[in-house]
Amino acid sequence: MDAATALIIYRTYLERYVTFSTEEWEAFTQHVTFTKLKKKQHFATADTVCDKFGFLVSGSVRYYHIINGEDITSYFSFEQEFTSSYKSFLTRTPTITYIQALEETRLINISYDAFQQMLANPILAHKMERFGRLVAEHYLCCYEDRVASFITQSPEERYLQLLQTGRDILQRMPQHYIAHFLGITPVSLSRIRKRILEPVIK
Amino acid sequence: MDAATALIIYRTYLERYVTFSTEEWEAFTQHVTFTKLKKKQHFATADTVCDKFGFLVSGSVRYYHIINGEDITSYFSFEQEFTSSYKSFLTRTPTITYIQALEETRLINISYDAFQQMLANPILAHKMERFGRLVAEHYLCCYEDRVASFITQSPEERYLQLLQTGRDILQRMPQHYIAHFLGITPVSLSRIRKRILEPVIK
DNA sequence: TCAATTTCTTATCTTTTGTTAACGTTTTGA
DNA sequence: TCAAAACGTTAACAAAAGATAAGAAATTGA
Repeated sequence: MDAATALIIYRTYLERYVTFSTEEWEAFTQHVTFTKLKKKQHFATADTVCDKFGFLVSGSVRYYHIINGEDITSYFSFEQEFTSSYKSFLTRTPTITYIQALEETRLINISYDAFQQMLANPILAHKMERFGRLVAEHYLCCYEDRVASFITQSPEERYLQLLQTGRDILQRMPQHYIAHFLGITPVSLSRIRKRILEPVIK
Repeated sequence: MDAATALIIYRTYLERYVTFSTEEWEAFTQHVTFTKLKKKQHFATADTVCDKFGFLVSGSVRYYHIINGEDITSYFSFEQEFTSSYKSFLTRTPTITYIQALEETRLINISYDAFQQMLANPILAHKMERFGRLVAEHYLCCYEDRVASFITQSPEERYLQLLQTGRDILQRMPQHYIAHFLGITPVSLSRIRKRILEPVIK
């Protein structure tokens, strides 16, 4: 896949949020970059500022933390989704999260400086404010549900809900990543799966 | 406190996000309403659409869910903070969260319709897009930290961190609310407190 | 291809948390 | 003011989860 194709995919996706005139799109594309990550390469690294806001044209990434030397996965993003260590990107402070490609992954990135330049550019400012608002609102809604799941549901209930709503995650991620994503250990998830399946067999 | 005083407080706070000219503030204030909630009155109710985005001029609220008939507190907001069932407000879908005043509370509210009107008003549109973006980004950053705390920390670690950063919550909320906010039961929080204090005494 | 690594399950044991109930204290509100 | 309700702690027991290790199966990558 070449950059031109990636930009077509990007534009199609972005138009869920804002539509661009030819002139606006021309100006916009001058601020983005097309990159690739090989499997296991990092998009963001803990203790550094994440200065890009990316869009996954193809591939997938996982978010993870190193806690007492252990690798703890907290989230995933797939093709046709954005990725960034958002707080770090917005506040220009070091992130605590690694973001790693799980396969050959193609991205289109907006750097922090490019984002600021677009916000200061009369041709793009209003659309970029709106775009930034709608994207932040979208992820806010996702986070609201996720926090509620930790407060109101048991690990088993969270897994049962994932079975209904998490096709990409379930089919494409190893179980020990999913376990940490649910806030439990891999051994515990294995037991939960056994608890759920056994009554069906009997 | 009267509405005029409340508006001064509101404007001072909002100017952390955007500044208003006299004309803009004039137009803006025509879209907001000043209201009061008595103790235990609700700002939002589960299974209904939350159609306001509020600012707490004074007082405080808690967010809670009813799970199997039990009251589970998930969050708090205090004076000089916004409050809303944000996802419900943005998506116009029923919320699953109750928001209840914990004391006599004064608010300034923006209704969903007022927000849309301001976004469509040439005088205010750009500032409101920016305001909406910055507010959403701010809460996104808070949520990012909170989700990370559930993935990477034990309940005891979350409580220890709250001891360092949660003065308002610790001083103004009963312990059983704090327990559910941390994702555990009140009995469990009582034990954690005992574990933490005992080594100090010995 | 084939050894190394990763992944998942299972078992054992420990620790933590949940559940329920009781008790004393504090707060509330009529 | 005073009874009722709310609050925090503790105990006892059950359930769940964490830690560690072992082993089998699947996957990987040189």
